Amino acid sequence: MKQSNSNLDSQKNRDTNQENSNNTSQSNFIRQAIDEDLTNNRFDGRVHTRFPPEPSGYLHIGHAKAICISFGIAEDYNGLYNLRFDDSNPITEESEYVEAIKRDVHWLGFDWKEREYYASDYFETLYEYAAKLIEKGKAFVCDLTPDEMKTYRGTLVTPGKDSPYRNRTTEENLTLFQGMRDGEFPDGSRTLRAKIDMSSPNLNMRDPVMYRVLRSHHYRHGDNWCIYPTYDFTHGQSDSIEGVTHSLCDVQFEDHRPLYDWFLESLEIYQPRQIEFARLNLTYTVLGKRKLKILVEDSHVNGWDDPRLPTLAGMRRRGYTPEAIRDFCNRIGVSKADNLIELGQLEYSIRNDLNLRAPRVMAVLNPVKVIIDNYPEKQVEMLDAENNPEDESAGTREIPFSREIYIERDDFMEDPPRKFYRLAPGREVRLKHAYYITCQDVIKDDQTGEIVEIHCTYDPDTKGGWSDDGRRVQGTLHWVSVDQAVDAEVRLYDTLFTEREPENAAEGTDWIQFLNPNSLEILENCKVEPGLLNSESESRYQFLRTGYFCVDSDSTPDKLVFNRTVPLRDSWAKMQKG
RNA sequence: AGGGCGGUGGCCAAGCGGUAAGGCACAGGUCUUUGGCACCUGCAUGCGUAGGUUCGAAUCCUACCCGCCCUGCCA
Repeated sequence: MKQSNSNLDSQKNRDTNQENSNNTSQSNFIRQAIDEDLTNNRFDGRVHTRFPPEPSGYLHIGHAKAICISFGIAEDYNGLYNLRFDDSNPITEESEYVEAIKRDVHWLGFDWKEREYYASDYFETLYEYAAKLIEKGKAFVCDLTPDEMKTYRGTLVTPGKDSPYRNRTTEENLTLFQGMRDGEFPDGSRTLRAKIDMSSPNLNMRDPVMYRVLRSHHYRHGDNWCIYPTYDFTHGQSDSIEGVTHSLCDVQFEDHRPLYDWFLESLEIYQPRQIEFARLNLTYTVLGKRKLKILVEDSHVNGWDDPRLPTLAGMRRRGYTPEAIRDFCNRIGVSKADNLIELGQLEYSIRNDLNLRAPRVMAVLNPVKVIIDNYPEKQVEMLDAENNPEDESAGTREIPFSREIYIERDDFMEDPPRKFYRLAPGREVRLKHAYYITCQDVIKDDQTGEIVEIHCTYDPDTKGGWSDDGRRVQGTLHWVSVDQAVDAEVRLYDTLFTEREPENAAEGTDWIQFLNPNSLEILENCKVEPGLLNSESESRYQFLRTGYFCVDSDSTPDKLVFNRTVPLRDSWAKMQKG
């Protein structure tokens, strides 16, 4: 009675939630599987998932997809979700990573409440489980060396051979296993193995290792253990202990599912359902954990939070919002097919989010000076500027205007092509929020020919950027008043790799060679409006007409530093490329 | 070669025997004090290939082709 009620409840919740859900797509094969389990009352109407990172690196956008799937689905079904550190290999794991992972998952917007678990906290239970399998004759201590074991395992097409130690007695196995735990044997000398089937076509079933002897300091349990369980003997049992219903993971674990089920069935304990989905691949980047580690450790980038990295820490620093990342994950969907998502998809999500939220400001990245000859010297007037045309509640601000201003060097051409709607000799354009100006003269450096000053006149009757006589102008430029301008450094980013698929670009070549030498461009001499002087780290803006930017953590009041999150779409640039 | 899983437009992805959703990208256009945003229009007689079943097939059957994963005491 109680069970069917909770089942009904979750069904109802699911129905009402799906419409308003901001999580993964309305229909996918995982949701269908869960729906089936719900109607069959397989887990008493419960939905309980988990995200199981190994604390051996930083989370990246691929993990974000996995988190959005596991946690997002649990949210939608009104279920629960755990954050569990899969820390059964002390060699690669560190506390720094668990802190970073927690920070990033929180930042993404998920709250696992008190359900923060560590597989290593189950070591004692796991040990008992292992002993139980020995007693059932389903596990044995093996003395084969790694090389020997490899030989005995056979190949993809030939069956393996039974280990000569496979038939030890239960008593002997128990004693030996206890001895392993007690430190009686050297590292690597013995393993505990499941007794399954050395001729199975699934290599994972050929008597897989459950425990290895390994004297390594565990970041969480110190030197309490000198034997550590393998992933296969840890993961499913951890899911079981936590009461997880749906264990969602990467397709690479599909081959492990028979083993996952075998352990749980042999142990006769609660059995969750593992469902696999395809991992994310993104163009112009790499998402492999070891590859990212190489980029960081070999200093190809500046740390795990380098804005060029697809790590969540890097993306955060770059200016990505958690909302945009979640939106991206929801848009790309979930399936089992190999995929390669175009970077443009991610860029769409961040532009879409920031367009509605980011205050507009004016910043000149590559300045050239404009002198308005008929504007009174030393006069400074404050002009009203709307903060966000997409959001009236964002209000307005005042910006200073004066006789000398900076405009973007690209916004002037001496000999413009057709359809160049900007400043040129004799042309009149609008300065955003200010006046119409007309170019009268250009002053160049005698030596280099570089334009050093552009002389213009303004029309005092066009204040605010309007003309009563209905006169139209060719274009609208952003600008910053010279005297009030604040200097800033702006970091422009391009893709980290030059190849769409760096890992598959050329057979037998090293992906590292496809690093983009121009992935970071630093502009030292940018001029931004004075209001930006006190902006806080991570605050995000739209620099009018150029892109979305955010204040970098390197920024100080003495030296502002901005990262370009993503440029605005630029149909003019596209036109020029042809 | 053995096993597992995939193959729907340039990139994702719905679809579950009743005659190919949607998004990104792209191409036109409208609007515009951002060459942004928004809005409109266009974009698979086709669902890996070939057969078959059916009144009807992306969906069912058969064979074949292609791709990815698996021979760590990593996860």
